[in-house]
Amino acid sequence: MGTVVGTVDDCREMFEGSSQTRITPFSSTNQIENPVAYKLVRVAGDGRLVPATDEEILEVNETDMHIASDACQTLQPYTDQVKSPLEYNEEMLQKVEQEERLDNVHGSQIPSTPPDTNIQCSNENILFEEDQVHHEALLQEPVPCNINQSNKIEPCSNAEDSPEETALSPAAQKPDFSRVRGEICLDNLPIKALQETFRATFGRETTVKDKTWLKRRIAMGLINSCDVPTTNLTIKDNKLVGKQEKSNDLTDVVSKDMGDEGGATNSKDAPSSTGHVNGHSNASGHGLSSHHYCPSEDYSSEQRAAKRVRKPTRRYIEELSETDEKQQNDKTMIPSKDPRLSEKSEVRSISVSSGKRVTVTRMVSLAGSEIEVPYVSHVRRSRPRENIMALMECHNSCLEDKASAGESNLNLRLSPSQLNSEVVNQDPMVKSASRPVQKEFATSHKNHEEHILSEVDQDMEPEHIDSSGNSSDENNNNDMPIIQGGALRRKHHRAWTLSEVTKLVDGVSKYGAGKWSEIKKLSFSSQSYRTSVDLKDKWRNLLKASFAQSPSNSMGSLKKHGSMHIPMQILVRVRELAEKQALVPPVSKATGDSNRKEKETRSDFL
DNA sequence: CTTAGGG
DNA sequence: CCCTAAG
Repeated sequence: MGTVVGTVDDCREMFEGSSQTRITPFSSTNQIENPVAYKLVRVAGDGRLVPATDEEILEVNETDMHIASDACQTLQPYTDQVKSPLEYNEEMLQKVEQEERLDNVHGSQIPSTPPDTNIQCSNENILFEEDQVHHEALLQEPVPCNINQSNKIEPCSNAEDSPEETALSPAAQKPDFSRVRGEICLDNLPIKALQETFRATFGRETTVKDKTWLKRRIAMGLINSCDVPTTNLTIKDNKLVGKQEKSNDLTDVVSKDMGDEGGATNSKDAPSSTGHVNGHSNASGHGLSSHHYCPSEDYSSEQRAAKRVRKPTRRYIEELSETDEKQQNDKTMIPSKDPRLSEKSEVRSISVSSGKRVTVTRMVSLAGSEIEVPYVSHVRRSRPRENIMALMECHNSCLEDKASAGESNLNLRLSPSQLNSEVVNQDPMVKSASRPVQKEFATSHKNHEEHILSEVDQDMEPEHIDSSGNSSDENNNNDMPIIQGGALRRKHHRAWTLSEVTKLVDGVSKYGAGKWSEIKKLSFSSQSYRTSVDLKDKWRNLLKASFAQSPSNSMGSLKKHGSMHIPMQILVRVRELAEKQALVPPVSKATGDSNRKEKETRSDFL
């Protein structure tokens, strides 16, 4: 491609034995627009230079030259991490010196980054696509995750224009891409991960569990610190393959987006992040924050906005849709088109990116220009009927989900895979499959919605996707939050297992019927689903069953119904308890004698 | 928020 | 299971 210029020589010394990939500036006369490009060169163990592949080459605009140096800079930390070849560093530093501020950033940031982050990093598959350029290098050398982390974070925060990013990203021309990924990363990160990130970023621990807050902080911190060059490399040998694949996917997506509009991508990003935010803070934020934007979001939006019409954030879109549904006319914010949004917009593209995350976008004309926005379906997923309620329901369910998720999370470890939307996305599908009942809305729509929704939930719901959950009982605390993708869907029906019933009965016997919350706490702590109401309902049913059965006695237990056969023993027990309960509660009120009397009577009767 | 009941 | 009224 061009003449290799640069510090390659230095490099070779640096990396003992192992070959290293470096970025070296070279002038490419060929380039029309981009006079300068960086070429990756791998240094073989013997010191030979091996030309980088096409993929490895990055082109940079003149204006972005300085960025290039950033890239170099980026390397520095990297090398440092690896072998800490001082010589090399010096070289790099000299080059970089010009980039004073950047330098500073690195200095501060790297040290602060705790090694622990590795774990986190490893979990994240999505983050690193950008690094594909460096894969070679990465593969060869196991690098501490610090870099990764910075990487991961960075994209999120600086999303917008940071030049370095552009330079670094595999496809220089697709700056948005990296940004997108960044967004995703943050969004997907579990709270724990976010906390880690926070720690890495600020050098201090945080106990805050609010995702939104964490994300904001992190984003802000990154921005403030200037944009740390993301360039770094990714590190996981194991994941390289996966990464690449993902990156490819992403690339595709990006290219798609790019094709549509340069700006489109941007808008897309911002909204998505927003959406996530919504999801998290749903309870409080959703309705309220009509005009509220996330700082990071704002930031990015603003910057991008400069050139193109600012795209509506997802939140905004949601609002619009709400409005639409309500049929309200007032478009306080943007006069453009509420109603049209839903009607006219067409699903532009459905892209499957890393993980299995599905992104659906649609074109919306706003302020005269078309923009691509995440497609948010207004269609109610389940129960099409309840029009008015739909909205409400949605919110409620979100809340519920959130709550449950939280609960379950406490019980469980964070699953490493959580981050993968894959898991989440599959979840809904699995469920729907297992649950014939809801196939009614079989339209393609449904799927999309599900995916989208699931995305929202996924953050909080690392849970396992246990199949129907009924197979295992109590012991395996598998509490699968019923949440699943469909925000509004009613709780997935969960058959009561024998063990559950038993526990319930025990609980009732111990704490008395009516102490559902107690029972739930003590006997069903592991099962986050089963709410006190559920317990109550179940008990009610048991009661009914027990009495229904008693008359015919022997026959009763044999229910032909699909419902599980409740062992007679249990039913009997239930009955007994029921009687007892009926009497006992009054105890306070009635005299012991009377109670006892009643009880006896009943038993006799029975 | 927890219960109790009806749907 | 969901929803809602009550305490």
